[in-house]
Amino acid sequence: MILPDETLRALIGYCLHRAQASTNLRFKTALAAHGLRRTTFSCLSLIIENPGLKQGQLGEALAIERPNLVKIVEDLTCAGLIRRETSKTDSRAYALYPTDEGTARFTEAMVTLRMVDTVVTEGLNAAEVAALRSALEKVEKNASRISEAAD
Amino acid sequence: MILPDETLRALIGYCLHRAQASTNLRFKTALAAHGLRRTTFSCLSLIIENPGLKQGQLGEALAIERPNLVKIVEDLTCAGLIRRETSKTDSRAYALYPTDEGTARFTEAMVTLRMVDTVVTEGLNAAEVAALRSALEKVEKNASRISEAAD
DNA sequence: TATTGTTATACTCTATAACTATA
DNA sequence: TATAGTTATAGAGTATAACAATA
Repeated sequence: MILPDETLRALIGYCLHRAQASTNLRFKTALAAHGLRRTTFSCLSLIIENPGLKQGQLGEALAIERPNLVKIVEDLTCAGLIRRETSKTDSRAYALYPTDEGTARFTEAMVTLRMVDTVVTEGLNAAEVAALRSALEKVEKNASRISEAAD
Repeated sequence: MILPDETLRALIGYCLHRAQASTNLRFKTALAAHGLRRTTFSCLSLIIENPGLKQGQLGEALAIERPNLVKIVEDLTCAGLIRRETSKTDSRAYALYPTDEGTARFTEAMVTLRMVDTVVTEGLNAAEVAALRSALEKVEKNASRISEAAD
């Protein structure tokens, strides 16, 4: 028995929530197989792409508050996936670098995630997936722009 | 200074997460102004659309585990937005109905949310919004279908 | 024996205030 | 005084196991 939720479906915000909740479960399972969570995975990705970056920059890029980064960075460090060096120009800050194991782990996880991505976009052609990505980025910018205005 | 996150942006799952996180903040603020949270709001909507439904059906329709519904239903009841009646055909179950105040509150909140929805979809024409909604529902179904297969 | 709702519990993510050590 | 990272804490959402009452 299926209950109607037409009213909620009219809201893009609700559709976004449902789609994200659904895909998030898949990504979570896929990442867990590699000993990663969504947050540790995305931080690891950014550190690989921007070796030497500081925690503050990491948090800004991923929209993660600084206090919440502490455990994420600690988990990645303890797992041997990144290493921290005190910055030579500013001894308050840490520069974050991937280890070889971190890079390898990320590459493996990425293969799995690309497969998940392929499956969840089944039934959409390349142009439709591109349009979806573009629309999502516009929505994200619109919502964060409002956020700035409200500050 | 903007750090590249091209690798992550290639994943629809990541774009979905970022867009949802961004819009969710807006919806959260909008709902708080009406004394509601995302969960209480969507439950209230479903109860209005399907008066007399049971908690179990509510949870199934909204993908909320039963234990997690207890507080949501309690909050809505204490706020005077819904009422619970023991089902006449099954005294284990409660039938949930909206109160007049609940219906009124929902209508008010919906006006605000539609405005938020309009703003976050700025720059997308009607066809693009429709395509976005359609793509999101396909992705949601694909991901939950995999979920069923994994059970 | 199965189901409805409940309790207890735990984990993740998120958010804010206050602290420390450097700049 | 401002900034980088930290600690402490709290709230919201989500997940599972075990229980009582009822079917």
